[in-house]
Amino acid sequence: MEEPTIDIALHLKSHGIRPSMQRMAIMEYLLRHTTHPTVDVIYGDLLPKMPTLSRTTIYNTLELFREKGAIRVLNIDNKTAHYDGDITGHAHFMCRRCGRIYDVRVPREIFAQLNRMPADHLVEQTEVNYSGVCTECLGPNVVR
Amino acid sequence: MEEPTIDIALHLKSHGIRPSMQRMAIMEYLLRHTTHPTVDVIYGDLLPKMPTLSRTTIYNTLELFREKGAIRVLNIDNKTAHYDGDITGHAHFMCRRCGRIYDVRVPREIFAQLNRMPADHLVEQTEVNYSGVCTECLGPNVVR
DNA sequence: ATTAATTTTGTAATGATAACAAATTTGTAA
DNA sequence: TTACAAATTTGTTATCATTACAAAATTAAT
Repeated sequence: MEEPTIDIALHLKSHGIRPSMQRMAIMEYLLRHTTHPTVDVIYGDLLPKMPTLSRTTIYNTLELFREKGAIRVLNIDNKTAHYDGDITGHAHFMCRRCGRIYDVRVPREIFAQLNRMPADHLVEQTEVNYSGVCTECLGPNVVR
Repeated sequence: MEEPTIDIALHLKSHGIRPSMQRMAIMEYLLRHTTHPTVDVIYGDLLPKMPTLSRTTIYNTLELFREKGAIRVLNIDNKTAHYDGDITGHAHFMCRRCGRIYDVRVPREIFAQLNRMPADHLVEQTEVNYSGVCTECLGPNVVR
């Protein structure tokens, strides 16, 4: 459970990012929390441990991570951006009741097929976003 | 080219929307322009013909259309919402150079497959968003 | 050890959207 | 038609996420 932070440093370096304390903390947060947090959630959770942390640093850092391809930014929520430390190909489901965002595994071949569809354009990213009502919110005894 | 506005009225009614002048103008705009406009683009284009039109009306109206399932709201752009009068199943490609959003036809079966992936959740909408560089911006003689 | 470069920080500005209440328009019933 | 009620539109103000910016702090390099 207590992984050494040196792994995070290497992870950042492998993406061409210099591993400062703040950057490591933010990347570590993203890797440990698969909840697709917003800037404010990250800020609120890190603040107790890093009282001098600035919101601006989080914005700057996440933008840097994105440029370097170390994270993915989710546009699934029209209110705010959500961030994902998992850059493997997968989709997302957002519940309109509770707002939670779930990972959805989609077979490689389907992504491959999808990526072939915009034949004339150069595709750099493919985002698959579902919305609806999640299992939790549907309740335990609901007939679907 | 000069389609009667009565079609638009019927179209709105079929979605349970009372066809006011503003609503018809906005829906007609969306149906005639497949450019996925923002609120401000719609506003700027309609204002000359309807000088008393308010931005708030456009927000209200588009929200109503969305509730009634008469349009789709695109979250492909993290800056602003884009609106689409075409509610048939299709995907979108946004160019990071010029910002244009293109329709991308995706076979029904692929959508059907996609919709089956979040097995435990109730899927109400599926959004497939591509980004990259479009043909126009790649230029005419580019080897891809 | 000094200087330069990078990073972090706090504040202020921007811009899209929502909240709200007043004004206008439309529908309804005498 | 007239009068009243409901629905719609409008302009203003508020909110909230994000960006711009410059000063402060930290880190690297000579």
